[in-house]
Amino acid sequence: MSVTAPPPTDRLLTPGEVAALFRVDPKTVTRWAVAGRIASIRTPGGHRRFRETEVQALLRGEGPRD
Amino acid sequence: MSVTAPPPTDRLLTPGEVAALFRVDPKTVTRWAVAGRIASIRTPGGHRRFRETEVQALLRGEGPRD
DNA sequence: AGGCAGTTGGGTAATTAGGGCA
DNA sequence: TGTGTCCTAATTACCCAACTGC
Repeated sequence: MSVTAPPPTDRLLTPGEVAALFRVDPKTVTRWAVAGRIASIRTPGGHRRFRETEVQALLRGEGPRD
Repeated sequence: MSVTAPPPTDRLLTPGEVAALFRVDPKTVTRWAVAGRIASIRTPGGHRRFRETEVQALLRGEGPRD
């Protein structure tokens, strides 16, 4: 148990942010969300947001294999 | 703004980009990645991305070993 | 109050992945 | 051993118009 919860980078990134990190098109990031390959949070307006932790894991090659 | 300022030193290149730099087929670049001769990052879709720094080093003839 | 950048959606073309062969 | 080319399937990139976020 530890109350020293380190500030997890739970920042929410926009499709453009994630796209820049993966060197892909923002539209492609949206496809990943639709395909369920990455968790996505929808704003009341319908826009998607992604958790930086999730993106970091994906960049590390870590991910729900299959 | 705040676009997570992606350092130009860690930009990712597509197989086609790397292939053009080496004047080889993208297929050959893929083989290098499979052979572990160059670090590769996989997109959730399965495509590969290469670090520009890694490519630059290779272009300099700086091989891991001879 | 309006404005701009970014995102959404669908559709089509280009690129990439993988295996096998020369 | 290494690279190029063949194939099919999957993924990605760019086109448009309209909406959201700040």
